[in-house]
Amino acid sequence: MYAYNSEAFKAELNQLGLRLTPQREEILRIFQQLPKGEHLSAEELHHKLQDHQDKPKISLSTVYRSLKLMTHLGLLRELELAEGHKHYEINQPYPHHHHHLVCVKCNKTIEFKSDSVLKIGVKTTNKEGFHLLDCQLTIHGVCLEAMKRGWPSGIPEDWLCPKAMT
Amino acid sequence: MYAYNSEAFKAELNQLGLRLTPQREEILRIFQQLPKGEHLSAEELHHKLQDHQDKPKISLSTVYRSLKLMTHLGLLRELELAEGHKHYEINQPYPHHHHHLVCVKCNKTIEFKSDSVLKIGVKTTNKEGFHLLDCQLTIHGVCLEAMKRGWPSGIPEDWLCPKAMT
DNA sequence: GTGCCTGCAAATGTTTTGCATAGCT
DNA sequence: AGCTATGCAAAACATTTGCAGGCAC
Repeated sequence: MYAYNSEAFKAELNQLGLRLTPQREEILRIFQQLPKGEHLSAEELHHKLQDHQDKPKISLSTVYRSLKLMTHLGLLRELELAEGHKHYEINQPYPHHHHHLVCVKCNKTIEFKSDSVLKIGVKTTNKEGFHLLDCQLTIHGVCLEAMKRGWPSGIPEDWLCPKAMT
Repeated sequence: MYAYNSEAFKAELNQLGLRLTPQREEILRIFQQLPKGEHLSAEELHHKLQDHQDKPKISLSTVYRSLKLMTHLGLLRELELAEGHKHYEINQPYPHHHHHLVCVKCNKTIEFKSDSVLKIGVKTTNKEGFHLLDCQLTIHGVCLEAMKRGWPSGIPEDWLCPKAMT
């Protein structure tokens, strides 16, 4: 869990016998420039990469391969929120490290910080002899607005029974 | 986040205008009888449901629909570990509530408990006005054995570069 | 020059959906 | 009867993979 730049990324890749390609460098750049709180799906990242005329076009396969690699290096974190597909964001070190609260009905997502969670993560990985890559608390719930909007419980808005389709 | 039984499940369903069917009841039973620490994918659950000759056969669609419903009720929790597909387990109340530490290289999974994480979950949902359904801390890392087994870093064992295929 | 990396297209695997039938209440 | 739930098969969707050519080291 470090803040990465191109050189550090290259060094780490080379140490493994892997290479820093323009594609990998560009993907890192996109994530570094992403506004705080945003995260991208593979598809969204791929689309963002097509915008730059002067930059190399990057195929969806490479996007997937790079996301997997960078996640396993601890450079990115893979988020499993409520959108139906994975999202990725750069893995920020303390004190920017954060967690997510997600409404299962409307998918509203709120970020929050917690030093204690990170401490628990470090303590647990040390105890078990793991090398820590990422540590994320995900809370699922129903937000106030979604509850007010009609259902007495946690039934999702896209739930397919007739009552939901009126 | 309660311990559920059939009656409580039926009551909650009826309150929403939904029904307790034999299929839903059977799925709940499977999860209740699942050994501590085990969790099932949709496919695995479906397979387990075919074992009982006297019980109704349950289609895969129904399995998916039920898992979605029960997760949104807070009865099950959806786990996103490293296996490539979602797993489900019954949502245990305090003090059985637990979290997961996962090795991204070999998929080894260790459960651990933490009262403080649950407290943070409750505090955060209260503050934001959410109704809490589930609260899970997932830590990703590389375990000692996986590190010893050869790679100097977090590259996954199924990583597809030639070096990994020797 | 070696062998990792990419792009393409096809394949894979999971999850969702439309529709007709069955079954609670 | 009215409405929800199921089963089936097809569809949709995200992600992975084999292979030939390209390129970082």
